[in-house]
Amino acid sequence: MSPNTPKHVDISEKLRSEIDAGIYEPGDKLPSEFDLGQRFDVSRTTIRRAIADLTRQGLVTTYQGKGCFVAQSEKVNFSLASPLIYFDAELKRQNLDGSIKSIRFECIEAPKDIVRRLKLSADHSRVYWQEKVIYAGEESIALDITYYRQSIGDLLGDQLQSGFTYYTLARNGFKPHSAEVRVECALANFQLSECLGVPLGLPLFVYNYVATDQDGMPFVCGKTLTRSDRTCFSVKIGDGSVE
Amino acid sequence: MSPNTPKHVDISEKLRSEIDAGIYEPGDKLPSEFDLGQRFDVSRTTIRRAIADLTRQGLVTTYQGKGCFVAQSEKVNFSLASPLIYFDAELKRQNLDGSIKSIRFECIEAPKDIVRRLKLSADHSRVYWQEKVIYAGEESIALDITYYRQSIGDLLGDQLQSGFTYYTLARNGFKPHSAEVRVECALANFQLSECLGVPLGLPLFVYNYVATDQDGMPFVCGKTLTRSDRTCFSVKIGDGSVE
DNA sequence: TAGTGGTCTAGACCACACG
DNA sequence: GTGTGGTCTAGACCACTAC
Repeated sequence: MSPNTPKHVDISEKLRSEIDAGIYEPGDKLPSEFDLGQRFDVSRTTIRRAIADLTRQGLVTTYQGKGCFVAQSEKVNFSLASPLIYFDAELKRQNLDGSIKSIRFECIEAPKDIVRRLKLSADHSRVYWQEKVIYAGEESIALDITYYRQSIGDLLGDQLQSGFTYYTLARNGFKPHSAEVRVECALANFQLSECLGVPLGLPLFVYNYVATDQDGMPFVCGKTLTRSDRTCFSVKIGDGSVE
Repeated sequence: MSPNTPKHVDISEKLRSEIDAGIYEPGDKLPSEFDLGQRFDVSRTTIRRAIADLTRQGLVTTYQGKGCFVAQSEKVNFSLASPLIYFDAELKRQNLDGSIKSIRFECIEAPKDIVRRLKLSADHSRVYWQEKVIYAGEESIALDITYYRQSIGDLLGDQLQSGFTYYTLARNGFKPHSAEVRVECALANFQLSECLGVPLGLPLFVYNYVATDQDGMPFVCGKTLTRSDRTCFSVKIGDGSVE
């Protein structure tokens, strides 16, 4: 081990290499924090620091009272060539069983940034605000926060609360013509970690989007927070068109 | 929301709200860990845990011996409509002063995954391997790891080590016709954190790309690790170019 | 020299899982 | 009840920065 690296770094790198090498396989339980402390001859605090790093990187998952287990997660790949309201279509394309849990659907006075993004006028500044958790199989993948123009929410409220956004909109003639997307990164705060069932501090992709109809009018916008340990984004550039 | 949030969460959320509210402005120094411990009536360990969360989220930066300061970060926005070897062009478009520091340039036997991505044949499996740090102004933005086909490295070695990839390639007739891109997320390990001068565990975008010439032959691939606290990615979908 | 953050220890109490 | 991870404390030593 390097002379000047902190112990917790040496330890997390060592554990990572052992996981990579297959000494611990996906699903395996790691030794307890106490035992690891004995093995590396350090305090439990130092072991916990090392394991926290691995947890944030999605390599291991800890369960209180049970132990620390090696995670295995193939990442779900989302194409950036279509707005993320096609989430369901993307999941299906990868043979994953997508489902949603709607946790909020209400008509509110739009916040300022939403007024701007949806190009609302002062006298029509109410929107429907939906929040839902998206699952692939049993596991949560994302938290989606969507703002619909009021007319859409009035019309499609029931359907939007029970099904995926894209199918509902498309079935009713709302097909996006274009979309603007911006991808950032954030860390799960306490609220998000509880909502998604992920560790505090897990990195999340923040996928911001505004979808526009054929007349250039934005009709839906929002952001989707996806677990970075379970998702990635891809795009093909050039060839005359974005694919 | 939850009845019993950990103290370190309460504290980091409180500090975050004070930063958001402008009580601490960008560049301001936070009270010392000792003083914060007195204010919140907790141990220094708990304060450090709270500050570590803020650090990873890019809200504050700590300097040993000096203190903890509120960071200011406007994010650099990269378009996903062009391969990231256009990094320099993107920086210029945003009036940023881009520069590079080449830290490795050598001809090596290509690793297996590079053989595959560049579609190399068994008897022409050597590539040039370049690593460089990219700066916007004084601040490091990204670590770029690029693999060139041997013929390109032989021809353009000197230029590639001193300038940005895109201009060098374009000036010599190597214009990418298409590119495949995949964006993931990783956390800075010890080596990366030292190389980029960022805190251990800072989230990074991992931008993987393969660029192909007009004959469909890949000629350069690699990955760019960009600081997620300083960069984001955007793309415009549709407007006729996509189904 | 004094103050700051970086690391680490030893030990405590709690909540949860399992037999 | 025993073992596990989750949280927190009090204190130590070090390296770096400023004066």
